[in-house]
Amino acid sequence: MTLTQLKVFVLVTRLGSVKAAAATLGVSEPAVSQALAALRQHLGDPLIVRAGSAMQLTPAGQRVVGIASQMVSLAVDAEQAARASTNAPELLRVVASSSIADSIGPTVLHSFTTKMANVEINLGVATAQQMTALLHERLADVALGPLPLSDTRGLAIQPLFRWRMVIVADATHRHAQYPEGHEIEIADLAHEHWLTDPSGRDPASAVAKMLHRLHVPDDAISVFANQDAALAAAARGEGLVPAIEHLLVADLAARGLIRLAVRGMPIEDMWQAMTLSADRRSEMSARLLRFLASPDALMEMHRTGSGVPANRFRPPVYVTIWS
Amino acid sequence: MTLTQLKVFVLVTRLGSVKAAAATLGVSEPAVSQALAALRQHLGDPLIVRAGSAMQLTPAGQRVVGIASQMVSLAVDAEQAARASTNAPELLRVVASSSIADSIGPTVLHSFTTKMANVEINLGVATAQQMTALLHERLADVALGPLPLSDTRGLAIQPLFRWRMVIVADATHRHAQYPEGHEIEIADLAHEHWLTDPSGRDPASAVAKMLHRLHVPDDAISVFANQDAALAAAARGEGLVPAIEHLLVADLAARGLIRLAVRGMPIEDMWQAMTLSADRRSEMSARLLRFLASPDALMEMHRTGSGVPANRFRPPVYVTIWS
DNA sequence: GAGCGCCCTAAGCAAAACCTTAGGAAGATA
DNA sequence: TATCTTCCTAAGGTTTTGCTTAGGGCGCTC
Repeated sequence: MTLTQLKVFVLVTRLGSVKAAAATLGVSEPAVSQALAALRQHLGDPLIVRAGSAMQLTPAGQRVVGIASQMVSLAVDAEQAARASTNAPELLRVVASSSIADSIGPTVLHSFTTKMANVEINLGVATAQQMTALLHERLADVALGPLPLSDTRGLAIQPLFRWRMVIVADATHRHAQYPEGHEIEIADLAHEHWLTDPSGRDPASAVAKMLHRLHVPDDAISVFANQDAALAAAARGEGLVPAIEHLLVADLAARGLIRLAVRGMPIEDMWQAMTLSADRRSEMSARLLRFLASPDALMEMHRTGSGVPANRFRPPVYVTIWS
Repeated sequence: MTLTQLKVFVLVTRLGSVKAAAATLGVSEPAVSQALAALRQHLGDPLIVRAGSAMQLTPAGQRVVGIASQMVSLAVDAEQAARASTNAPELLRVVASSSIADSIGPTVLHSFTTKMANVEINLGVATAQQMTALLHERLADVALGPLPLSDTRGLAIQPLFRWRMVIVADATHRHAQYPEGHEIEIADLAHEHWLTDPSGRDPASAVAKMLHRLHVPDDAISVFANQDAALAAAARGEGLVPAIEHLLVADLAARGLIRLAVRGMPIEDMWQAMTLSADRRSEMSARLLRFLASPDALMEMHRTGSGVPANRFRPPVYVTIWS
């Protein structure tokens, strides 16, 4: 029985699937399956089994998962306690949607570290569902992204940043040929090919919701590493980009791109900042949330958009929580 | 950071020495030292350092040890929870002094498993100091042995068995030559060579206390695997055995041995049964304690002595008895 | 019933954990 | 100062973790 195995079990339980846990941990799915198998053998019980499309805890699993969760949480406490006692910088583990991690995340977090002595911030990428699991299991301290679809009980949520979604196409696209003042019906774009950043696959994101409303099939959606890459593909005429206005560089036209005039666009949406509920989060997490709501931070987030090197601080993928 | 490392750290802290922790865990001393070194490096703090003859927790160590202790305890809980939910036999980990593990321990514990459905008992050997540490860290459920010298706060202690210590020598020993009715002064035996079982090295044991009172130097004491082996050595004329009357076979004379008539002997002493305090021990531990106080068990413990094969069930380290 | 998504096992590998014996360093003790 | 105890590091071994890719089984959906 190792802490890794317990962490895996807890994540599988909370996310409801081996696959999702593997994605969250940034490892292959057999890696998770094997860790689970080892724990199952050690404890002599399947712990969690497939029941139709979902997974269900066995009686033993129900008892063990609570204990395992505490152990994972205590492991984090131990590391934080050691850091705190040695004047090492406090570690704040932030996860964000791909869009945020590519844009305002790095700058605003860096700004926080300079204003706040002795903090080290660790930024990772996650979907909204993963964010709730990571927060609950104390594997992340703060999450930045869309409002999760899943249960948010036990979490404290505060608005972070209001942004607007626009549709971008290359200037030669047939939907870009309407006369000035003409408004496109969004439904007319249902059969186009779409290009998004990874956030576009997060069901909680506004982009995914819109594509879902249009019944765009999966094979009509291409996912790129970030919005900039999607725009580059659009410039090659590969499709439409549901873009985050804030992430657009100023010189769209110079790249041969144009915003489509769609009725009801831009769509407004709000990114949220999330932590565990106020009584269970660390003081530093609370401070970061206060900072994110401050005028300074707001100004910084708005200022960022114009031509920041998109992924200068972008982490490779995931940051390990311990070891 | 592994659970093994945390367990090692907790034991070193409680026992106050690397050496003692190694002995308790049944591994070499560098094994403990290395586990500690790994944890130290991982947490970036020495955690516990030598301060004169004792070891002292650093500030970080103080914070971490409590968390680590909880984690070790939760790991035990997880295993027990899994067992309980799968109708597997509940595991009761008993540690006992070498003398008890050699004599009444196996039989009386086996008797408990037959009367109590679905229990598995695991019997190990430990010194009194180790017993308190093992109980506190939830690494053992019940301890049987002498009253510990160390702090017993937090423990529930009940008398187990009253026994008597006698001195045995071979019939040709010079102290065996006195006329009938003559009583030897114990002080006259101070310069003899002594033969004991491992319990005789436990400072809390009555045997060790007596040898200490006599100022017997260490090199005048030979330790044998069990009392039977010590008696065999005595029969070869190698020295005196401070024997537990209960463990003596009936046919002492046939083996060429004799009890010395020493003033003030036999010395009476009491073995104790110990658990965590009543509110923190498991129900099964409490049941074992009740059983040990029952007339049935008392009778069994008294009956055992006469000629039981001393070390038939004696574990090298640990033995499991199935119900 | 065919396809598909999800979970599992198998096999192979690198890294870490964990154990040992041998020997050095630092403090306590005499 | 000399010795002893205790802790640590070094070196070398085996076992366990933990990861990968490849492929099989099983239930759901169409």
